[in-house]
Amino acid sequence: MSTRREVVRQALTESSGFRSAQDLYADLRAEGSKIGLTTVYRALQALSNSGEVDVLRTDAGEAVYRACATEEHHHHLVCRSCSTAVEVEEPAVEKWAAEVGAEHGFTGITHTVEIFGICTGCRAAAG
Amino acid sequence: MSTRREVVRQALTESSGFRSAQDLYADLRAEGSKIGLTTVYRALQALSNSGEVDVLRTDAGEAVYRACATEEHHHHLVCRSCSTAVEVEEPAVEKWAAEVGAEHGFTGITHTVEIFGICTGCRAAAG
DNA sequence: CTATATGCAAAAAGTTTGCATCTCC
DNA sequence: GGAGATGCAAACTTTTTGCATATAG
Repeated sequence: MSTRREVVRQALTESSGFRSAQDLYADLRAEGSKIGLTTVYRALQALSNSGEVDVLRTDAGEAVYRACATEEHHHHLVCRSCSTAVEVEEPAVEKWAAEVGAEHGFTGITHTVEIFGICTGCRAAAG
Repeated sequence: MSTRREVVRQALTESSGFRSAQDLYADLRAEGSKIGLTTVYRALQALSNSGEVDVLRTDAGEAVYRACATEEHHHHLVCRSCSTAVEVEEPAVEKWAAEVGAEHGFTGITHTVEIFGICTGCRAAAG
């Protein structure tokens, strides 16, 4: 009975970048859906829980989500202007993080790496 | 007239890791200070504003602060348990981020890199 | 019918703002 | 007296929870 979850998943998949729960809710309402904010949050939780979407936090404290092409570990290059995201991979970084952790005696190493910039499209649009 | 800001700065400096505004507030009150939560927030804002402390967001959406030894760009290796943080530096990562951005035509590249793990002390304490 | 999904309203949690007061100069 | 600092309470924002209803099987 997860039609709503499918709707959220699809809305996210159709987006080219990271979207916040509030954004998605606004999008869905705008296109006529009668979905509730609560359901968007719950769908997003379920989706991120099952690893189907990536989550990260903006500086403003908002959680933003993205449906990723791969379920493997990767990072993102995100446009600060339009939030379009490119998935990037770099084994060297993973390795570096693991090594730094080990060097200092830390175990259970995890890491977050995100790159931000302005994409060509937005750069052109902005002049 | 920024004695309160000094107090906050010092509390942060004495901490070995990232602390949230609420944490610092609790600490200060615990040691007898009559400071208000508002002031802690304002002090933290001012401090991060002038680049004297680093800020980042936890997965829980809390903003955490740390007084760093250097004002130069660096990253942190943070203990998930006690939040002790070690400052780490790695030119290769900076370079990689810049290259990835350039490759995709992005400009104004910035990045966030944080490594998390469990430090030796906490590992021992936890068994 | 039973279990899950959904949505509204209220509750939380963290952070910011309004406003009156206090302090330093 | 004037400018900035401070604190309390209220406002805000984002996210979660309670609860009654609707829907699937």
